Amino acid sequence: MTTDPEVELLWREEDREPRPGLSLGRIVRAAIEIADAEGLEGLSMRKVADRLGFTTMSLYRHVPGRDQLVDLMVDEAYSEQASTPEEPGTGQGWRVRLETAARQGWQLRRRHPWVAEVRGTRHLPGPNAIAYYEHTLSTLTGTGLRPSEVIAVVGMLGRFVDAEALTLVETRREERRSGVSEQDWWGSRDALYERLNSFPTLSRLWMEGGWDHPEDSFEFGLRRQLDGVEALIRERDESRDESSGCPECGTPLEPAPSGRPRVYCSRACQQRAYRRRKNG
Amino acid sequence: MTTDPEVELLWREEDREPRPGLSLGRIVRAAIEIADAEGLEGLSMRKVADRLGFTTMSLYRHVPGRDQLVDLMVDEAYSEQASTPEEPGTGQGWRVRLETAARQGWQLRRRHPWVAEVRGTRHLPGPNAIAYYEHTLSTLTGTGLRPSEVIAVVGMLGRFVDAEALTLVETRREERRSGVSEQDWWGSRDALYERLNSFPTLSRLWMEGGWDHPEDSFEFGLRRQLDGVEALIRERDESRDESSGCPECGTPLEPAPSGRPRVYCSRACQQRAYRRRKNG
DNA sequence: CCTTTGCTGTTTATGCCGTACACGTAGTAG
DNA sequence: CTACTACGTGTACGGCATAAACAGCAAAGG
Repeated sequence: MTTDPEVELLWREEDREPRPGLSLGRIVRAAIEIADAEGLEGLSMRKVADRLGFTTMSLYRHVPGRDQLVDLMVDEAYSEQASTPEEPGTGQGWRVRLETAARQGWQLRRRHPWVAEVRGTRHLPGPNAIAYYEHTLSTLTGTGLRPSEVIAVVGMLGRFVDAEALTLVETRREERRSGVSEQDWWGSRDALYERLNSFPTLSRLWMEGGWDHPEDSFEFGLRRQLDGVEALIRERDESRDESSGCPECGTPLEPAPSGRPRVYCSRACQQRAYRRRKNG
Repeated sequence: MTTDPEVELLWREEDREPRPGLSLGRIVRAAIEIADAEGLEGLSMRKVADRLGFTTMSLYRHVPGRDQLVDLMVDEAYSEQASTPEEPGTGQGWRVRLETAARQGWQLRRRHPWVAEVRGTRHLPGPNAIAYYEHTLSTLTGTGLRPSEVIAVVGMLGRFVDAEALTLVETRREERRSGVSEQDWWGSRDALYERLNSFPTLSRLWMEGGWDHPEDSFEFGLRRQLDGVEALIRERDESRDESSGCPECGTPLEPAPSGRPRVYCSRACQQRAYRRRKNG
């Protein structure tokens, strides 16, 4: 059994922790409260310690550092929504299921906007984040997409949700900090607009009211992304139909008794293909 | 003529600046060199000043602060690629033009990865950034998209390019900082993978090699996004065909002598629609 | 009993960061 | 000569993460 202290930290069993004093759980919860209120930039070890009534350095007895604390916070946030084991839309088509999963990610970032602010590509997922990832991936089984495509689609949607949530939380923060609404701020940049007359498309769209009644950025984007995925799935469907044979030996495929579309004509061909994939 | 010091700063005429000593241009160029090498986090006023051989505070005689310096850097970066006034693909269809514009944004972020790291929604665009925006918007004229949709599409693609560039630059930075490649780092998280056996979809995709030959994240996403936009444009096309009349009065549309598809039957109906849009 | 060990929390200090403020110094217009 | 402006400097403040040494206490082992 390999051990990795940072992995253990994220996948540890929940302590009872009835004792007074500091504890991982208390630190994480306090940190989440601060980040909910002030964003991830506003989260500092000092503030967490102050809120709990301890010195800054006391935290380091329980958490290796700020980065690992953030990892723990993220997984704690995912744990809140994992309580819905059977979401609506389980018996639906892939599109409904995938859309539902994306909306869950969106809702998570509405509740905890700082989740979208977490940067870096080496954050270890905890059990709750993995459960969500697993579920989102499972959304696309049976669509005929290749494994790498399933992963790419889920990754793409994840980055989309994060990007939208990020611009939204940044807007909100700047509005709160300055007391000026986004519309008002841009509206009073007169000196800028005076320079835009020489740009014809910009001016035309402006006159036509394009900025007066903007699209809902998340809803609009989600539709496009799903349409794009749908196009890919249809493409794969067609190629599967026209090949109409086992990709390993070419024999025509007998329909499976379960009705589920099969890819290989036999277990043997399936194994052969698997070995080839595995050995590169 | 309204004046706004921050707007003036960005849209100022280029100085000759042959004099010795500090100058805005020199500061901006030095800052870009540092950010190219160390990223936006690594950019500090001290480092810029050191590189130029002046004290930190001397910079503040020319730039109000770090944020405005970043705005200037971004516009300087956009100025580099604006030198191609007639890109290939000008006579092409909207899809080629839009894709080309997206790839230009991507190339810009390959040259200057820190551009993707700029956060915040209140960055004033300079003349070069605006020129690029104008060009990207113009890509979609004649597609039948509504103004708000044109803006939404361009915004969506911009966020997509930024998100992809951001994950890429973060990967690179962590690889450089730690000396461990992304693959190696994730590969040696054995303690994590041991916990993933209970997640069936994850395990299956793993076995099938989904992570061994991943899709190119940018290319894959770009295809999906464009397919999504194409679906929208087709949708609008159909509704335009089936309505087959002026949306204001319903009269059938005479084809324009220029061949460009027209929306309104007459100037009067166009004005009426414009007034309604304007008054809410 | 005493001592050792390990866990928990504290204290102090280092080195970054942006930038406010007071101060020089030089050139120029009155 | 003088006043004013532009430019550059030096010092200082408050913020950040965290390294290192230290203090209190409880359980374990002799």
